[in-house]
Amino acid sequence: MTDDVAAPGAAGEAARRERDFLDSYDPRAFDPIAVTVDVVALTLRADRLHVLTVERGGPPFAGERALPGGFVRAGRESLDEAAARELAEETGLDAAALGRVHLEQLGSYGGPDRDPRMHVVSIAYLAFAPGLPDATAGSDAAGASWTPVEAIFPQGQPRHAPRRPFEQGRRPGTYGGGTGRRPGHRASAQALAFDHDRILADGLERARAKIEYTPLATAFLGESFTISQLRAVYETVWGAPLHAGNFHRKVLSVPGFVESTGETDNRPGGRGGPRARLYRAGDARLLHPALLRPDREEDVR
Amino acid sequence: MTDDVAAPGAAGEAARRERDFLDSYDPRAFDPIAVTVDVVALTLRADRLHVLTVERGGPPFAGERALPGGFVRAGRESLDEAAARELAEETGLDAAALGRVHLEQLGSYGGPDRDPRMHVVSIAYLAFAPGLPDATAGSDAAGASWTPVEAIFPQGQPRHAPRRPFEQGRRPGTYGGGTGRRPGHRASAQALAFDHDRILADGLERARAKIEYTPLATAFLGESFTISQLRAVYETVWGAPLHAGNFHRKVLSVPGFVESTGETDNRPGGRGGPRARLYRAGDARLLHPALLRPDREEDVR
DNA sequence: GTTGTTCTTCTCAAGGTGAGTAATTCTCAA
DNA sequence: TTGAGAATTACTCACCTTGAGAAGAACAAC
Repeated sequence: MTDDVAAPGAAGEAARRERDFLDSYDPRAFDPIAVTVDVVALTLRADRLHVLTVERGGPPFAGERALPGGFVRAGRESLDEAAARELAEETGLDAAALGRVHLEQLGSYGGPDRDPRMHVVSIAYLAFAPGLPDATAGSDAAGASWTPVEAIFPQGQPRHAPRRPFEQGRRPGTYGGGTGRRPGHRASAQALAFDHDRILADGLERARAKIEYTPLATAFLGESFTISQLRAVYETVWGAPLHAGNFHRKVLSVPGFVESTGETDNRPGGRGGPRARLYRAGDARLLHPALLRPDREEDVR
Repeated sequence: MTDDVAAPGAAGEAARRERDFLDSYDPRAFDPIAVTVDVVALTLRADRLHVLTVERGGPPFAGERALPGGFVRAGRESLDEAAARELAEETGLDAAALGRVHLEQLGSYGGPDRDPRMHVVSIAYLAFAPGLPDATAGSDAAGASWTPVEAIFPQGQPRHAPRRPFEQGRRPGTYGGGTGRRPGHRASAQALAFDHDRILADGLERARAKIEYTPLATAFLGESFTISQLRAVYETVWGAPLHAGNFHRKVLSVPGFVESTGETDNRPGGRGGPRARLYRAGDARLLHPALLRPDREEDVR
C-alpha cells in the first residue's frame, strides 16, 4: 500500500513554494520554549563514583548545586556539540583530553514547570570520564567540583541495598563507610536544583546498564589498566562485589573487550600480591556475551 | 568533599531575590528554538512491520511523507503528553485504546539545519501498537497511513541481510517477497522528510533491542495470543526465523513473561496443526534471562 | 621469615542454548 | 474419505556459560 513514499516529481513548483514560505516565516510567532543541555559527567576517584556539579551563581536556585549545563546556541550548534562544549567549559578540558571521554545522549526532560522562569526542555547527556584533575571552574560556573554520588543519594537511591552472595574478597571503600552517613539514611529533600536528582538517577541507571553490554567501563580508566582495576569499576558502579576469578575469566573470554599490552603494573600503592598484567581497551563495541549484573530478581517484579 | 549539597539556609533573602529575578525575566530575549515531538509508531499488519506516516500538507517538504509530530505547546504540556496527543490525533484513538499502546522516549534530534525554517529540536518517541484500524486522519494531518517499513528501508536498512541458521520452519511472508523489490535493492534517496529516515532507523534498532529483555513484544498483540503469534512478532521485528521448539520452551520458562488463559485458539485462518493454547502478558517488566537475537557477531566489530 | 593480600588459573556442578526428533492434531486437496 | 503437509508441543542431547570454591605463585609489610 502507498508505495509513493518519496515524491520527487514536480520539483520546480514545489521548490518555489517552499522558498516563498520560508521568506515569510516568522520564528518568533510561537510561544517560546528554551532548550538547554545538562550533563551527567561521571568519574571514579578513590574507588568512589563522582558526578560533576556546579554551584549556581544566580537565580533560580542560586547557591544550590546542579548539573552543569546551559542553553543551546540557536542555529549555531547541534545538541551533541552543545553538550561537549558545556562539558569542556566546566571541566576545563581541551579537545584532546575530551577525546578520551565518552559522551552520549541520555534523554530529554520537558515538563512545563521544571524551571520557574519558563518552559525549558533539557536534553540530558551522560559522560564517562577517566580520573580527571580537579574541575577548575572554567568561566561562568562559579564552582564546579566532583561530588560523590553517595552524598546525593546516600543509599545508592534507585538501587536496592546491595546483597553479598559471598563475603570473600570484600574490598573496603567500595560502598558504605567514608562519609560517616549511616546506612539507611536517605536524602529526604532534594539534593540538586531543578529536576536534576531525577536526571542523575536516570544517568546512573543507564551507566549501570551500559557497562553490562558495552566495553564502556574502560572509559573510566586510563590508557592501560589491570583486570582488578576494571573489576573495581564494575563493583563501584554496580555497588556490589564481584567474584575475582570469574570476572577475570569472563573479561578475557569476551572477544575484543581487552587486549594485553605485554607489560605489568609497577604497583605504586599495592597491598601485596604479584604484579598484575596490563591491558588496554580492545576493538569491541558490544560485549558478547554480556557481563550481567548479579541478582536482579527484584527488578523483574 | 563539599558536603553542602543542599543549602536551604538563608531562605528569606534567597526567595526574595528569586522573585525579583523572575518578575524581570523576559522569555523572548533569546534566539528561539522550536521544540517538536515526532512519533515512530510501529505495528504489525499481515506479518509485516508498519510505521505510521503522514503526508505533509504544507511546506516544508509538502507532499512528502514524514513521521507524525508537531510542536510542543509551550507551558501547557510535557513531552510525554505532547507525544501521546500527537499519536492520538494521528491515529484517531481514544484514551482507552491508547492505554494499550506502549509509548517511550526514543531520543532527541537537534542539528541546526535539520529544518529549513529555523532551529528545531525534535524529541522522538517510539510506540508499540497492536493491530490498529486504518489510521483515519484525525484532523490536521492530511493522510495518515501505515507504511510497510520495507517500503522505506527495502533491505531492512541498518540491519544486515538476515542469515538462516536452518531452513526448517521458514514462514512465508516473514521477510522478503511481497513488494516485488529484489533483495539487494536499496533506497538511494531519502524516503521520509527531514531527518526522519534516521529517526526511524534508530527507532527500529531500539525496538529490536527492547524486545530482547522486556516483554514489550506482547504490546504488538491483542489481549490474548498464542506462542506462535508471539514468535511471529520476534521474527518480523528481528527479520530472522526462530526455532519454534526452543522459542516455546524459552518463553514459558521466563517467569512472568506470559501466563496461560486456559483457552485455546479457534483458529480463524490457520494452515493446519492443533489448536494452540492462548496466553496473556504476565507481570514481568524485565525478561530474565533475556531472549537474545541470533547471530550478532558482525555487530560486535 | 612470617603473615596476609592479590593475581591468576583450575575444577566442578548447575543451568541455559542450539539443533534435532517425534507424537499429536488440524487443514486442505485429491 | 484419505493422505499430504503443517503447526503445536514436548523431548533429547551435546555444548557452553556461570557461580562457587580452591589453590599455587608473587609480592608487601611487619
